[in-house]
Amino acid sequence: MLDKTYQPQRIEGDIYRAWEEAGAFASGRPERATAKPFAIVIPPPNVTGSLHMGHALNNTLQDVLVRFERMRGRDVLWQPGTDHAGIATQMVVERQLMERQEPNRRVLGRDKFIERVWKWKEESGNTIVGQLKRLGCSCDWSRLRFTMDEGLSRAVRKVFVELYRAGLIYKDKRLVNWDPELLTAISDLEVEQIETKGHLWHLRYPIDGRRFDPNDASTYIVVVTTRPETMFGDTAVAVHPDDERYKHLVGKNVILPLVGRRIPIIADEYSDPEKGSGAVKITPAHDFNDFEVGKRHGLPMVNIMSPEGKLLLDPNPDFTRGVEPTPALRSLILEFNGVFRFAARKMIVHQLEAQGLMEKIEPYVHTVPHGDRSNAVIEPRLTDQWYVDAATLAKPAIDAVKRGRTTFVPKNWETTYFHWMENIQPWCISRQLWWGHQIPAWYGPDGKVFVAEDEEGAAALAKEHYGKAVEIKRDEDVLDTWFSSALWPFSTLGWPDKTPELARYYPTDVLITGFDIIFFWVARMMMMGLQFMEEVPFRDVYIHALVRDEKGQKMSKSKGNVIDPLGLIDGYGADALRFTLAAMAAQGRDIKLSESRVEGYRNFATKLWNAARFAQINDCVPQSGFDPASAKVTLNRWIAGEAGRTARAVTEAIEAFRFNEAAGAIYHFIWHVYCDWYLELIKPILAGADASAAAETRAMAAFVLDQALLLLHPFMPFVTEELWAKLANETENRASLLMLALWPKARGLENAEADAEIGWLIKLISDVRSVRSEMNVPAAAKVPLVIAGASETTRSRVAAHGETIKRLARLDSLEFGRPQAGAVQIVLDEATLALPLAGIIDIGAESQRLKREIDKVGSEIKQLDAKLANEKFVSRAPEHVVEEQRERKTEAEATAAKLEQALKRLEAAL
RNA sequence: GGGCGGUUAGCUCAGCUGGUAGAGCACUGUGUUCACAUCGCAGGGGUCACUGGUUCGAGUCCAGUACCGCCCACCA
Repeated sequence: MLDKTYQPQRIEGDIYRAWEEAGAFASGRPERATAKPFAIVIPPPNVTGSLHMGHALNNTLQDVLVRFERMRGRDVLWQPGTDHAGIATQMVVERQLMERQEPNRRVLGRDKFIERVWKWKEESGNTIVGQLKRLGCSCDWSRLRFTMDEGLSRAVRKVFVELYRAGLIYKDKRLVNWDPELLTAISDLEVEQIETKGHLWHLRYPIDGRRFDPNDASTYIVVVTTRPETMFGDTAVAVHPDDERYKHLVGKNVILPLVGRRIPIIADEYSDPEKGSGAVKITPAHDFNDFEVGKRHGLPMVNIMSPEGKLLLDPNPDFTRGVEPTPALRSLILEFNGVFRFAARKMIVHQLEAQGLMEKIEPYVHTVPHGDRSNAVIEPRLTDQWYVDAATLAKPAIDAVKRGRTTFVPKNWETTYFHWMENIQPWCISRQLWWGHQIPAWYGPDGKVFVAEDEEGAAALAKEHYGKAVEIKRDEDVLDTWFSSALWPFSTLGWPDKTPELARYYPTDVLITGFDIIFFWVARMMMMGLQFMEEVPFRDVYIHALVRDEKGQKMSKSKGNVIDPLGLIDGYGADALRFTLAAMAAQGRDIKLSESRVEGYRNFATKLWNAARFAQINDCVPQSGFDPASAKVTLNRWIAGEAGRTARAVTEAIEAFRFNEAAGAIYHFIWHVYCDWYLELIKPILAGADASAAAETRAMAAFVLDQALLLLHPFMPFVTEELWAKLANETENRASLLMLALWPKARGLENAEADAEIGWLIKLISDVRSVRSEMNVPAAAKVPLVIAGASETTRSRVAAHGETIKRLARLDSLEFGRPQAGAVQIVLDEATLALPLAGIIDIGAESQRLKREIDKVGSEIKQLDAKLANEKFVSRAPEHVVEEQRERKTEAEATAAKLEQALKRLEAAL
């Protein structure tokens, strides 16, 4: 016998183990060898991470799809794995070393440090896997992959080498986004623009050959900057070629303040006369726009900063070249060398002010680039880095979406995808980190680069080049984490080997992910998939929203508003959490999660549990060979139809990725159709004298409950699996798991007659209950009911359902006749129901109630009249709409007439 | 500057192709031994942001306005 309430904590672990022991998650099961495959690759979580609400949503949706397709008979592969997450993981381990007061990374050295990260990975790498299991994820764990596995690393090397040979990967010296805290380059995507309060500094640059006089504007040119500390790297001042104010100065020089370097005034369209003074200092080594200007004009690139963001003036030939080593300069170097950039800014501003070189300072709000991981202000820095020619790879990836070979759901994300892909910039893939895939490039003694999959290969290339064996040295850098993630859909399937899995499951069917990684990940998988597999990596991309807290705030540790999914699982069960997330996953909307919602769905699980308990108590056991289409009892024919309708609704909704609709449909069916009505309505039959009707009803109740368990299973796998096992016929042990059972087919079980009859029954009971409540008839009181004006249909329905009506409407008698004076009257179709409550109820109140009803129907009739009197409506609206309105009017008028009669009768009693 | 989304019941949100506004929570009243108080029954609550247009008919389509949010680019 089932317990009174469902206690998820007690069974979830056991059920998950049972699934695993049965090998139920495995792809490529022999009996499905000829089945159509269905494949999803998991967005690999960080190997050292732990489950947050975003994971919970993402993986719930995947599991819903995967379980659904598995039940539909497909050979399902849900490919799991984890990501090495370069910077993030390296940071975690470095912080750990610091907290434990152990030697830091530099002291440890590269090999020891990496060893340390691997150890940490082994220790904590399966935390997230365990957490996904708690959520109920049915991944094929036997195929778990890690981006730094040997196999996947081989794929990375091969891709790098092939792209290099195709000219799609190259090394270049240019400005990159440099993170002075992490001491690595990062890609454009890892830079966050943050609005910051700063200043506009208007600096006076003295014109060469004129004696600087702060009171004489013709002796200097004003340049405006937000970053005065970069001035030591200035190599020109630019003005617009058409700017009349400065035309006469073009070709002349200015003397760079403090430094004394002579730099030219040049004309370049980049300079905007509307902005600032119209003259702009050009610092090619420290600003992306200036870099371009510098290239156009052949300006020297003077890098004046160290990787850490300190001014680097000596030893720095860039800086000292061509400048008189005056005592002033020497003292400048002494003063500024090694000073951090923001301290240097203050000092420079101070000195310029002292020398009358500061025209003015304005407060200014502008966006400043920050590293998304370190939160440090990013420094554009001139370095050698490896780049992917993304623009070339993007072309087929754009085309594939344009031609519908891959479809985004919701569709409007395609706009975002196109916009980014069409403006894509070279992708900087080298990182000055230790944790990651080391770049497969080696250098000869003269710095010549040799790219090969391994050292032997590179050595061979070098030997060929130099004509003799030479010592080669490996590139120290590692690749951007997303480089390996981009290969995920095929590297996990065994590429570059031609494995059976690769042939069977690629391209995958659908990718489920959040919009925040469309650029980082989805776009790059598209590019790499098309380049190396010559086929898109997935047919559909379902983009889900962000999970926010109940106030709509993004969850973050610093805000302290993080809701821990594991806490919710502990409190309410995994099923409740999953159902909540699925039910709230309407397309294109953020999810504001509140605990009360989870609680509500926990209650839903309990409700289902108790329905099953009812079935158990009443011997409603699944009958093998039971055919729902053979049902004779109207109630059973009706519920079979409802179940079929629900199966269709759930199926269609999941197919269209409308998870919330699917969840809503099954919720409504179980609670408000099966429990609220069907189980209540069958009680008299189960207790009644008609043994065959009772037997059929027991079978149907069990059958429909099974249907409900099947339909609910993708959303609530644990409780449904448990009930499936518990409800099995004791003699006929239900050997198979629910998760491997077949999905219900929406067979043609609907029956219009049964629907009409049970619809009438429900309406009658509801109406009587409503009136009782309104008239304050005590719940325990049983009253008689007299039906007047009943048609043959109504008479036979009453005969069939009399006991049920009496029970659910709390009646002590039910007969046909004439309404008594002072009775409460209800109009139902052609009949009038009378509750002879004279003496119990207030006739005045009842008269008021009837008048309100009459008014309501009256205004409806008025509306319909107006519509039908409208020539244009009748002539232009479709026939069936007009007909519907006419019918409605006829019915309303009939009801109105009966209500009037009822009122007359009532008033006669006064 | 470019793009996307939102504005519907007290709260959180559904409402797909235009045809009588829905759910959950909260609220009010009530409680009939026998599935369930993590429950039952009954109920109150909405000029669908605003303005105009298309249409016989608009929460739904179109244009604009206001406010909110996000993304991309740029900012001397």
